[in-house]
Amino acid sequence: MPELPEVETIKRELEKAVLGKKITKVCIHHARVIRSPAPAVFQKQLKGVAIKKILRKGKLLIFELSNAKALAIHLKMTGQLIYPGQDTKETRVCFHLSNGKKLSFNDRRLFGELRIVDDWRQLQFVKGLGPEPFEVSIEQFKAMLAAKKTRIKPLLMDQTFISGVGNLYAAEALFRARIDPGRAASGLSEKEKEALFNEIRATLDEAIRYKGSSIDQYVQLSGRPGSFVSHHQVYDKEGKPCLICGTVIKRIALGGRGTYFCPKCQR
DNA sequence: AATGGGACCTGCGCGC
DNA sequence: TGCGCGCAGGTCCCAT
Repeated sequence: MPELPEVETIKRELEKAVLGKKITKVCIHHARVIRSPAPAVFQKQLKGVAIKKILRKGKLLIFELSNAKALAIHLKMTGQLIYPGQDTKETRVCFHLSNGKKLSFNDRRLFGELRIVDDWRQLQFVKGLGPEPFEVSIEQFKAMLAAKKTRIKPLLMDQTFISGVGNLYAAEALFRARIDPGRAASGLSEKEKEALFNEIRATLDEAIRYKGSSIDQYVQLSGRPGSFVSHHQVYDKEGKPCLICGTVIKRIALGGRGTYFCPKCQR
């Protein structure tokens, strides 16, 4: 669900919608999503504070605040940020802003995490993140793969290896690069590594242009769906014909995750 | 080091 | 119609 393109879409919209605005009040409808500090402190620390900068690191969203602290938001699987928001039964936290509108954090499954920190760079999660696909050269990418014997698809989803790619875009990029998701990373040819590098970037770029993939819970900040789903070639297409060769798309489990691929095109 | 499994959760779609 | 169940997948944690 929310992977790099989805979080980037929300980040860009947030910059247009809430940057510079002041938080006047925070309502907590379900405290489970507040990971730190304690809910009452969380509310107090945000009251009267302005949103000075909005960043994204991998799938993590960060608001830098006028009180020198930062609000870090991870949407995990089903988190949504909606603006302007209205409370629904899935609204867990809402931020009242100085213009009278609300920014809502909705999360059906309560996996999402909000935390206020002094320095987001010191978060363990952030420290562990690998580079984003756009932050490495082809040479670096090749060297990173050469050092790994593990299967390529779980590796692409490993945020400490590269950050931002999840189950959906790993599957799509591997299809476009014609690589079997179960192949050993170090066993890819130079050509395959180059194709994969290019296709990861191209897939993420395109997905951002279409404002993400709205399957399950993801929507843009406005609440509208992203439209990249119609460009998916394998994800969630088990039993459907491959768009290249007509072979039936298969679904297997890899690293405990549903993995879609064309057994003929991907070798 | 690599891999598998479970945990965290809810709601959906399935089979009966 | 309704019930129980498997399943979705981001991240962490533990076991092998």
